[in-house]
Amino acid sequence: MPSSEVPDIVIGRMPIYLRALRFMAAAGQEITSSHELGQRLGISSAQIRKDLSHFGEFGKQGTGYRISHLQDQIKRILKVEQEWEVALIGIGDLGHAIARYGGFADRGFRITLLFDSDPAKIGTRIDNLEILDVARLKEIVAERRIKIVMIAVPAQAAQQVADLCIEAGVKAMLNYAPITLTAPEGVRVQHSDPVAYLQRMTYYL
Amino acid sequence: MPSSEVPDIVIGRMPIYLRALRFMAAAGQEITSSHELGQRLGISSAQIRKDLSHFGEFGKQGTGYRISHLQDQIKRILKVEQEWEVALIGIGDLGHAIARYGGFADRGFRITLLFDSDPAKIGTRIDNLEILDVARLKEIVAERRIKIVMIAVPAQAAQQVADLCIEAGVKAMLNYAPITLTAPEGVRVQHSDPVAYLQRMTYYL
DNA sequence: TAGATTGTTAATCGATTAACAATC
DNA sequence: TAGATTGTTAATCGATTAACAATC
Repeated sequence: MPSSEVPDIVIGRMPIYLRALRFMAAAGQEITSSHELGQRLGISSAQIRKDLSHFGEFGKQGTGYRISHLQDQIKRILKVEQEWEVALIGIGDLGHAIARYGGFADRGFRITLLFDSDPAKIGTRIDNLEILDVARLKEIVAERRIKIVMIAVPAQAAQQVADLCIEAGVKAMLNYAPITLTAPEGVRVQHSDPVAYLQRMTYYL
Repeated sequence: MPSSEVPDIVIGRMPIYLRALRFMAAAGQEITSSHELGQRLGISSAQIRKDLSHFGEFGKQGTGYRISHLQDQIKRILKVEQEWEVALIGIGDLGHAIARYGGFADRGFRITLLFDSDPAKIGTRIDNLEILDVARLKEIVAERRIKIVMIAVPAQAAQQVADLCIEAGVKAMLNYAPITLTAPEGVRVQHSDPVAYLQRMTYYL
């Protein structure tokens, strides 16, 4: 039975499920079960069924889930059947790698704007996409109604860039700078800090 | 009172605390409180005090925490007062960016080995570090007793590379490929999939 | 001292798991 | 049909929060 208040931790697992389904589909598999999915992800089958039950009934007793159908449903839930335009700010080594990364296209995203503050980079192109002056960020992002950005600028510039984005109407930010960004209610932030991940693992070594 | 079984979710927040303390220290601040830290991170002050209490008593009633002292303590807890050698496998755009990233050094990690399978890359150097043949990964990683790797190879090669690493004695893997890796008990895996993060946010848009 | 903040306890809240009727 | 697996309920487990004595 669909609920109006799905826990965020459940939302966080949906992309993981989608990624696993995608992998199975790529291998030609057509059907899976909560048990198989759980085994592969290190999650209990009960949790997977419970998670999915927040949104509806997608399986069949006795057989399991049609992979293509479940993929479609989760994509719809996460709103990634459509393609979102994303702006990328900061075209250093990492920004460059992100800009050239081919893995966004068929998972719901497309980088359509690049920004940097370095005059030597502004006006140059990556895969035919021009690097724009970050001074024009607010204006352009607002005009294009961009809702999602990735921030790959140095730590000391990250909050400032985030604030600009927020003023321009951005609602989701993926931050690569090693600093916790603050944002008002209604604007979501995800942090991707490799060192934090590594530190989390060294505890157990 | 230090406990022998600290929840993993608490371990996961420690690097976040460390990152915030680092930021405050860089700004010249010497003292902080659970309230200030919590405000900055969007976490309740009670949670921060509770988290820290798993490991000991690091503050002073009435005044708060000496930032440098708390940093030292958390570094010790996470075992990052020392510097860990890290191997990086897959020197594409992303691997290249990671290899050149300067943010590891003073947070407990140093990339000392680079691997790729492309003959055109093998033998070339990035910042004076030679790219080695992935065929020699198992041998070299085992001999050097490397415990931590970052995997930045294409999705279809990631599990195979992970298996090699595990055989070589690796205990912690940070995976950038968009696939959930499986590893035996005792080997920790963290996934960094930008698309999964983005998908998690689009739900709320 | 008075004010502030810690560390800790107990209560609350929420998430996970086990179990099973329903049913394909 | 017999076997398998879902969706859901209730129980368990664990994490967060509120409150406050201790104390700097």
